[in-house]
Amino acid sequence: MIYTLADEGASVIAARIAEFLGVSAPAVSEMLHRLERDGLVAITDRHEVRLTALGQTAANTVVRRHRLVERFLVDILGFAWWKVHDEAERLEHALSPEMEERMTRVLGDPSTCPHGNPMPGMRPTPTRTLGSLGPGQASIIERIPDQFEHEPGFLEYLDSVGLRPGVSVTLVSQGNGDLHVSIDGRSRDVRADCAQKVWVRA
Amino acid sequence: MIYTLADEGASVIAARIAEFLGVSAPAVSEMLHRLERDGLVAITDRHEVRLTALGQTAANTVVRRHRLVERFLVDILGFAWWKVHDEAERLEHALSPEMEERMTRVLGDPSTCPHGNPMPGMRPTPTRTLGSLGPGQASIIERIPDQFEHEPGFLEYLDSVGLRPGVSVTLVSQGNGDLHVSIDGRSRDVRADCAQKVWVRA
DNA sequence: CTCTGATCTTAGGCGAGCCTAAGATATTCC
DNA sequence: GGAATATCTTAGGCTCGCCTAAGATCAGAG
Repeated sequence: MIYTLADEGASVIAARIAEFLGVSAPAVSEMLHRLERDGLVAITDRHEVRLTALGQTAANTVVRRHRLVERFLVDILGFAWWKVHDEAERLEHALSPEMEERMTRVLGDPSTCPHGNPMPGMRPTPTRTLGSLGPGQASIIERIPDQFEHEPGFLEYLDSVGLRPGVSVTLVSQGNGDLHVSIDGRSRDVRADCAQKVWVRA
Repeated sequence: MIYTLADEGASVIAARIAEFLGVSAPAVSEMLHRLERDGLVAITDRHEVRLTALGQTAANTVVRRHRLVERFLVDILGFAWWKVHDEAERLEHALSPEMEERMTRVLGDPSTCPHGNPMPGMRPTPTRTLGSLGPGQASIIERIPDQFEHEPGFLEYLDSVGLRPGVSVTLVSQGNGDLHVSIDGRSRDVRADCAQKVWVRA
């Protein structure tokens, strides 16, 4: 969670972690102290949480495995791309290094997860949110950040309106609360709050 | 563990579970009481542990997933058959019903794990141990029971002498501590204690 | 400048899982 | 029959991960 929040540029703070993890503030406080004790995390004067080199390495491994597993679930087992996040959250902790390596090979060393997020260490494509496009502007859906994958129904909604990584979108106009867009040539309405959570190629 | 031990016919008792699980007697005692409280297990006057209908169902699910995962690791990821047990032990707890179903389909609804043990509910082939063959008798390796898969190096040893499920063996003669066998036409020595842990077709 | 809201912590609790040490029962073997 | 062995339980203790309730701080708005 720390990796994910930090990745989106926000200042990572215990309250934020608690919110996204759905646990109480003391639970996070205690866990952060355990992580600090174990040398995975450092907490600044202003309560900002930062991963140490050790913590960064650990996080990279878990996130890489998460994305690899998601790819596997979609590419090999045929899962819908919007269903795999929770599944991967359980599996990511059960992989060995050898399994990670074999999965990488079988999947052809993929560079992103099915939501478009790159494997840790890869340089991310410059992006802006779908909601920030001007009228008439076109782009390609790049990714849906990890932290929104928890929101119940969000990804399924995106899929239902045809918004998937790799798809071409053109903003037609802005209504009140809705964006009118053209997706792969077809005209669609997208809720504005959801468009803020979709990253397109800059 | 209860399922596995019961499957081999032995009377399942806490001490046995502790031994195979590598934990202390009190740990097992307490866990059995929790399982009893939750209606998964019943304990007889003579301390015998038996799965309730509920417990049997739960065990069937976990064991089925275990064997399915082992098959997957061998068939899809290319793992060596003697390496997959520990890996599967972690993964079996991270599968959802949908994933189990999709894996079953991708693997072609397999009826055994790579060690030859049948999926729960399947009728097992009648077997005897390799060590019980008489001189000149031939058979086919059927399975290596789950409880021996924990023994470090055992499966790898079997593999190194060519003993794998499906392979043809003929007992040539018995030495002191060793069996002289012919495996797929090739002559080999097998440790007698190991031959007791390999089941061949009756 | 004070009050409100956000944030972190302390205190006290709970269950799961694990441990060792020390009892309580059987069973079995002389 | 009595000692040795196997087996289960009790007692006391530990960490992790979670909770609620109640402080303590701090920053920003009125």
